Amino acid sequence: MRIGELATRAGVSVRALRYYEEQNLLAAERSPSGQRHYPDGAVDRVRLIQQLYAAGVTSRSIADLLPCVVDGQATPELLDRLSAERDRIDRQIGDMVSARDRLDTVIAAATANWRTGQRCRPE
Amino acid sequence: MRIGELATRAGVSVRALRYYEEQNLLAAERSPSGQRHYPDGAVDRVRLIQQLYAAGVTSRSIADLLPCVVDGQATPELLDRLSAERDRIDRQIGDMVSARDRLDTVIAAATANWRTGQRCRPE
DNA sequence: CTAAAACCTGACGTTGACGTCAGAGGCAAG
DNA sequence: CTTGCCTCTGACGTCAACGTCAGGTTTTAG
Repeated sequence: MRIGELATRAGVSVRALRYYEEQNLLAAERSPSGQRHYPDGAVDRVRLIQQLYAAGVTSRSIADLLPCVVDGQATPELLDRLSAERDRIDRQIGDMVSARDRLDTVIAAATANWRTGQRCRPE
Repeated sequence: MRIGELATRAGVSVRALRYYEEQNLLAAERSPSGQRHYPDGAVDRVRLIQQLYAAGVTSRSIADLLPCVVDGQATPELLDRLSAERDRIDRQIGDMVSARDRLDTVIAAATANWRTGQRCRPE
């Protein structure tokens, strides 16, 4: 599969894929003319990369952690980094849940104010 | 309270506070000589701003939403924006939970491999 | 065979939330 | 009064994950 098809199937831009290669997140075979060719599994790998980005993991960390995420092998140091990243994500989830709850409270209060207080236009 | 004390008490940098003012998130009284002076409530307000930033809300959105978060009043449009922001945060929480679960799985698998497989050095 | 579409490298542009530095003024203590 | 810390306003620097453009080659469709 060439880069355009992978981009479409994985739902990212061609530029992003070249960037991933630059960051050592995604290798590619090259045809004699220099074009990139990917195996089918690349689609899942790109989705995995996206998932980690969405969780706030940096390219650097992804590059370190991807190998063992893929094949389940890790040194003790890597296990530490995995746990550290996991804990960071966990804390961030907590922060976001508090923020969401706060917004929920505000929405409830503002809706209540809206119903009990003025209606459409002040009169 | 002057800017340095607020920064310390709220746990942010002085630069951040000036930036918040620039973004219309945090107003300040000025002394005759031009120095900023804040009331005690500013500490909580800064913490609130930080909480929203941590949830991925932009300065622009915070500026729009802060008034009604503070006093519980909102127009229907603002209620829509509040809900939209809430839903965005909710989706992001979902993404992060998946990522965390994925890392948990990897950690469990790698730990198991570590115990059953090679021990310290291959022999 | 040719034109369009896809691909290549290299390099500069973007955005958000600040960091950092320069140069100048303000304020409490000794 | 002066020493030392705090504050002020600009204004440029940073970092990550790409976007975008230029200029050229390759592949594909007709």
